[in-house]
Amino acid sequence: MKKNSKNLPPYRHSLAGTLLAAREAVMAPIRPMLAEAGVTEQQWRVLRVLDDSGPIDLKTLADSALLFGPSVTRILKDLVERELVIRQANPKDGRGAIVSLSASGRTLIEETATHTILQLSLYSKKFGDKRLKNLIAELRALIKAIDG
Amino acid sequence: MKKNSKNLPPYRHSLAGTLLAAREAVMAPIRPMLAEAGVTEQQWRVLRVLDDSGPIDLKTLADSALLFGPSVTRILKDLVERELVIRQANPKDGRGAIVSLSASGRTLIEETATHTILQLSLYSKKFGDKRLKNLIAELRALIKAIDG
DNA sequence: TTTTATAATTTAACATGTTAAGTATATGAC
DNA sequence: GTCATATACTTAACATGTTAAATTATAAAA
Repeated sequence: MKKNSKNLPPYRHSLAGTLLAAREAVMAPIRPMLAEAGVTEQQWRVLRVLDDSGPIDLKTLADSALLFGPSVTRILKDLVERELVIRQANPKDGRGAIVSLSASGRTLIEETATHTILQLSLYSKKFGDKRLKNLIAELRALIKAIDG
Repeated sequence: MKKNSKNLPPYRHSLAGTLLAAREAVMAPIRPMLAEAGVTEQQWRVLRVLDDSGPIDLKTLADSALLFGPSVTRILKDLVERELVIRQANPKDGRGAIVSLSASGRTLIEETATHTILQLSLYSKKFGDKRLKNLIAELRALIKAIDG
């Protein structure tokens, strides 16, 4: 009888492993371009989300950027200092803040978007546009199934 | 005409964002159990890979566990000290080492595998076994398409 | 055999992941 | 209005992500 661990696939072929490898394949070519623009991937995610749906509170920002609360606090400290982001007290809730993109933050996002779009369309071309859309839909269905 | 950044979907619905969210959904319920067993997710990945295909060299270990070289060096230092892993000089290459699971490392992997299998079968049940297999296959096809 | 290039790690440095706890504020029950 | 509970952050602490560089060994070219 097989040991328990032999009832699991090799890590690289597991669900978690394949998801991590796929994410790395997608992001690895984009990181150097972000570094050239002077931001890390996580900082870029913050700016991206603020461009998508700012001004927002920190909890919404953390959720949308897929970052932990303490990470957002730390990242924002830096982005505020560099004036890429504007932070204001939340008039509706004294505990928190509302964050938005500054003009120079918006410029940085615009500049990096060009390359990101290029890279993504490369992936689309190689994998198939419809196929990629289906994959994203299936991933979202998986998330929904797991989280409820 | 739309700005470049408006030609990108909201981050949470992007390919990279969806992959990260899916991975988080999969791993979040497993981490507390790993913490109870006394290992972090990354340490567990190392033990997992050594169980799958040890003894192996550090580069193979890093690739299979989806970890950066410096991370593997650091993680191994701790696992060797805790005697979960055995490290030996590589007779075939003086630059590196060969790493394998110790008996207590194997025990830990056995113990955590039970819970991991449970969790994965829960995902399977909720999402569909065949559908999950298809998703993993599509992810691997995506990786292949991007990396070449 | 010698020289050059490449590779396998490790180290350094800084950013972020992750969990727990603290502080201040908001909400809900009574 | 008071009190208990929950929430939005922040801080602390430690682990790992990520890039660059260093060290040592191996492989390839001349």
